[in-house]
Order: sequence, then C-alpha cells, then structure tokens
Amino acid sequence: MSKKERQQQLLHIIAGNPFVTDRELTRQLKVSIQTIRLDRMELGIPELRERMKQMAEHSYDQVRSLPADEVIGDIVDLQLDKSGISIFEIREDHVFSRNGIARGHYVFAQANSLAVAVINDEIALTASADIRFVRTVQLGEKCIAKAQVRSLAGRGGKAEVDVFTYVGEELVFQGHFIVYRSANDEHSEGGNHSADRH
Amino acid sequence: MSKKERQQQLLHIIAGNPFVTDRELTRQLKVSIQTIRLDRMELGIPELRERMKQMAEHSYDQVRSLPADEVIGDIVDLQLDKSGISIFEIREDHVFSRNGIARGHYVFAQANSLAVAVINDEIALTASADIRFVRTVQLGEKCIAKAQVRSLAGRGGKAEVDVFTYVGEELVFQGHFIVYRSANDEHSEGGNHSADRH
DNA sequence: CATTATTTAGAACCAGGTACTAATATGTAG
DNA sequence: CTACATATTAGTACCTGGTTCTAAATAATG
Repeated sequence: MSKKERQQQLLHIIAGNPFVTDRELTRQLKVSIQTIRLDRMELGIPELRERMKQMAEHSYDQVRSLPADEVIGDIVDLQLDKSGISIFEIREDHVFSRNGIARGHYVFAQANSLAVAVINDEIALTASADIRFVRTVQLGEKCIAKAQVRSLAGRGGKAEVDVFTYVGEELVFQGHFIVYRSANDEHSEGGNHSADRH
Repeated sequence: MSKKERQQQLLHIIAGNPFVTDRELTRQLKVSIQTIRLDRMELGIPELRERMKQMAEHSYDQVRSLPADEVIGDIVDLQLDKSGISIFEIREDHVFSRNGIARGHYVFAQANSLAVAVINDEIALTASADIRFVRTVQLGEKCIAKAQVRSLAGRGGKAEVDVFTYVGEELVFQGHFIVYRSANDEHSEGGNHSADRH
C-alpha cells in the first residue's frame, strides 16, 4: 500500500470513528506508530484528545446557541430528564418516490433519538415502544417532535417518555417509549484500555 | 466555607464550565488539589478528559442518522401475504460509539421494512406498531428478522404482521405491526411500501 | 482527652500523546 | 553501482491531567 493510499485509509477510518487511538490505527494499517503520527501531522489531524475536545466544545457551543444542522432531528431544546424538542425536515431521501410519503422509520428514528437523548444517563437504550403513525408526512414537511419524560424510576431503572410529533398544528405521530437507563454499570475495570470500542 | 458549601460551588462551577481543570478549581475554591479530587469523587464527577469524551460521544451519536439510501435489511425469502425473512448486519454506523450497542431505530427499521414488504399491495404503510427490544444487539451481529402475516382483512384494509428478530437462536426484538394496505389511496403514516428494493 | 472527619502532601503510575534524534529501508536519478 | 532523497521505524525525554495509595497534619466533636 502506498503512502497516499494509507493516508486516504487513515482519513477514512478517523472519519468513520473519530475516537480511534494511534495504537488502534497501527493495528488496522499495519505500520508503526511513528508512521501513523507522521501521517496525522501531514494531514493536519490532531490527536485523539484534541479531537474529542473540539467535538465537545462544538456541541457545547451549539447547546448554548441552539442552532444545529443535522439530520435525524435537530435538538433545539433539551431539559434532561424532563423534556426536549427536535426538528426534522422530510427531504427527498426520506420518502417513497412514487408518492412522496415519508418512510416510517425516519419518523420513528426522530422520536426514538429524542426519547433517548432526553434521558440523562450514561447509557440509555430503548426497551420497548408503542407507536402510532397518525397521518402520513409528506416531502418538505417539518416534523416537530416533543418529548416529555413521564416517569423516571430511579437510577438504573426504566424511564417512560412520550413523544408527539407535529407538522404545524397537526399530530402526525405519537409514541410511548420505555427507555432503559443503565446504572453506572461501568466496565472500567481500572485499566480501561481502549478495547472497549471494538 | 463548609465542605457542603464548597461542593455546591464545585458543582456550580463545573456546570457553568465543564472544561475546567482541577488546577483551575484549586485557584477558585482556595483548597488543595487533593480536596478537589476528593470532592469530585464524592460527587461522582469524572475527570476533565472523561467529561469531554462523554460530551463528544453524546453529540457524535446524536448526529448519526439513518443513511438516506441505505437499505435496511436484505430480504432473502419472501412469500407475499404470508411470511418473509431479512438479514441485516450491525456495522459501526449503526451503533453507539461508546458501547457498540445498536441504536434502536435500525433494528426497528429492519422489522418495519420487512413487515411492509411482506404485504402484497401496491402501497403498504405502517399504521401502528407495538414493539419490544428484548436484548441489545452488538456491533457485528447479524439480525435475522422473520415476519408472519397474522390477518389480512381483505384488500384495502389492515393487515397484522408479527416480526421476530434473532441473533443466532436468541430473540432480540419483537414487534406487532398494523399495516394499512390501500390499493390506490393511503390514509396513514409512515411505512415502507412493498417491493422497495430490487 | 481520644476519636473522628477533613484536609493536605507526596510519590508512583497511567493514557495518549508531542518533540526530537537517529538509524534503517526503499526508491530513484545519474 | 553509487549517491541522494524519501519513507519508515526505533527510542528517549517530556507533557497534561489525571488515578491510586499511603501518610501526616489539622480541625471538629463527643
């Protein structure tokens, strides 16, 4: 593999998983750690900690100034363990081309993401959900999902979250989610070497 | 200042600026760095780097969405109006980076797609669903979803479809879907229509 | 007073690097 | 083939922002 190829690979790997350490990269690219570091320098890629810091600062800034710009729901308001609001605009990618109706799992994904995001816990996972698609969502419509935490049941238990999604004034989706909030079931075992990701 | 007061102050400072180091805290609170660290432990506040990591991962996970053109599940067997099987392998894109657990809406999307595909109608849309995530699915696992049509209720009515998703022998997800089948008109939200992939 | 809680100190160690020097491999042009 | 350049590997010292542990000094309290 040429240097150019390897550097392309490196860019690709880091784009796919910004949390990768140099040591992991040596395993994936089969070169020494010094080569990895030279490559990173040439490509202007900062070290892992700096990458994480930048992401954290970026999201922190965004939370403070509210605008966001991504796909499965821009979270515009978030009160942990209480409520949250996200906005998701249906684009061409999200609909059936023959009728312009949004595919259900996008609408679900917005609600699911919000239900999980609103829970203030290290690991929150959807346990079950009861959902209803009230009416179809059309291309170009803006879905506003509003989540309300209904019960919390202590740390490490389940939380209940209701999500209602509207287009304008109209209800288009409703869901009742049971979200697991995993307690500090930490797998830290003292020497947390980065194998926890793969 | 009492210990309690100081710890309240500490919580307040970190809430206001999560990027503060222990060293900075010693300057602000006028106690030794060991006291700061004891306080953090008692309050369960992780070190700066861990705080940044969590923020970075949180925002990173949130931005991840369903790739627009990605097909959720390969349908390997299909008997229209009767049953179907699809396979979907969990890749890096589908999991939370922190723990390698699949995000719920991907598992849902596979089941939803299959439930709709198995209905032999021009347009089939999910009307509602009752779902349960039985256990978490990990990175690299292969989800095999099996759909069974339970009732059909004639053309233009509702169909009931049960979907069970397995990893190996283990049940990981189950869902009961109500799917609208309308020959020409639609009046519900969000499903996949059948024959969505070739 | 003895006991307990609180605070401080110091050393060893860790991850995940940077910065720098130096040696070795591999090409490539003349 | 030689000479030079590029690419790769090795190794050391050092850095930050901590953890973990032991131990001592300093309150606070019954």
